Amino acid sequence: MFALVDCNNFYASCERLFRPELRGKPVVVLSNNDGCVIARSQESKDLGIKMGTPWHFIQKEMKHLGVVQASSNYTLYADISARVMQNLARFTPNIEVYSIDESFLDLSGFSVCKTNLNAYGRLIRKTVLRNTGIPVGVGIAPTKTLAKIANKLSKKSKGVCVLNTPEKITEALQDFPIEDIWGIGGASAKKLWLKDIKTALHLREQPLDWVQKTFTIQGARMWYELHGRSCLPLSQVFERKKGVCTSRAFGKLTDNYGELEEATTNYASRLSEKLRKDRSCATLLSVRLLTNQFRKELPQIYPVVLIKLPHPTNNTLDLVKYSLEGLKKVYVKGYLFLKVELLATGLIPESEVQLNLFESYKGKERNKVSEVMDRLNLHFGKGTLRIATEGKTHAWTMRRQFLSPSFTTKWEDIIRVG
DNA sequence: TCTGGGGTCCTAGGACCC
DNA sequence: TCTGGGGTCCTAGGACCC
Repeated sequence: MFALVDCNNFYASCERLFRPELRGKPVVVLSNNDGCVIARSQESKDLGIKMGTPWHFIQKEMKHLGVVQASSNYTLYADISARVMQNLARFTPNIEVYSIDESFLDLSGFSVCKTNLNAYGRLIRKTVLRNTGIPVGVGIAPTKTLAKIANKLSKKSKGVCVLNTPEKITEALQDFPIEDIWGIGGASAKKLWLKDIKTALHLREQPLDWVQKTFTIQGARMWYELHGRSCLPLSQVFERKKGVCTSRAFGKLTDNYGELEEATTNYASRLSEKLRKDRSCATLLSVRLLTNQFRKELPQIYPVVLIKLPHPTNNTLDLVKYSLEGLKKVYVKGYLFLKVELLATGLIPESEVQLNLFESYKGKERNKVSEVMDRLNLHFGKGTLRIATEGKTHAWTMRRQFLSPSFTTKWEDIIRVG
């Protein structure tokens, strides 16, 4: 048996955590640059606010209705997430942290006592809520796909839903919309609707070879999982990422090369920090510039260059240098750019970097510089020590007009009591 | 004025190898 | 008449996830 535990309206719940005055009020969390709605409290959902709506389309009207807006504060969410996951890990030795707000728990061995699963689910909910203040939903079923479905259904049944018999599973699938199944996106849903297949049960009744032919091996796995045969194991081992990406829209469009250089330096620094955190080194780096695709009246261009790094690296000085070289190659005059995207691939473990006997590489010294930067920035705050080409004006930084305090990760933002 | 930022897996097709 | 049979690696693109 698997349990899927997921946090309700996670980002919105985090925003409310230390601001009790927001309880019961509609809250929305916005994407970078305060662009789109990416999380909604229940009250906001009830107002009909859709996921992904550009905020400026509806902002006026929503403010009128008393909706509270928040810029996304990932530092806060990541810290609260870690607390939730720590609590979940107390319930089983085998847990897969699937995303920032959900985890799969392996409950095999618990399945013998059927009546207990419901109680166990309730205990998980109660514990996480008491220890972190975050409400969660629990879905329990014999496969991950079914646990996902149970989790969705749990929102309508006091936060816990257990599907542990064939009858209960069939009943749940009967009314479950095809497009809500884990692994069915827009394109697949369309194909199924055209064949008049609208529920999970109806999909499960289709012949396996048709499902496999239409939706490849992933569709076949889904089919088995819907039948209660587990094909997607819990993955607990740490797996090195295949790519690390830093890509962020600027606060405004720009054709100023100096500003692009500053932004690129900043993004390359962030990229190398991420690589060091994962103890990975990159062998390939791609640099891309992008114009604003929504401004149809402006000329569009998305030039990219792939750089083979002469030596696997994760240090800031190297990556800034090669990123700026890449920028020079892709930059063209006459366009307004919205975004620069840096993608590091061909990742290998830091510990397996081979030294080249014939190459005079100043890796060690440069790595030391990065280590010192990390230490200082951890101690004195982000950006304390940075590369000079990052500049001081930061005209390109994103808009975050409604940013909440980092209540749990920044000394000056910690709440005072009494 | 304003439209996110990260990832994963799978397939097809081309180039190349023996 | 008749033109092998197995591989690998790489890239691009599609679809999906949160």
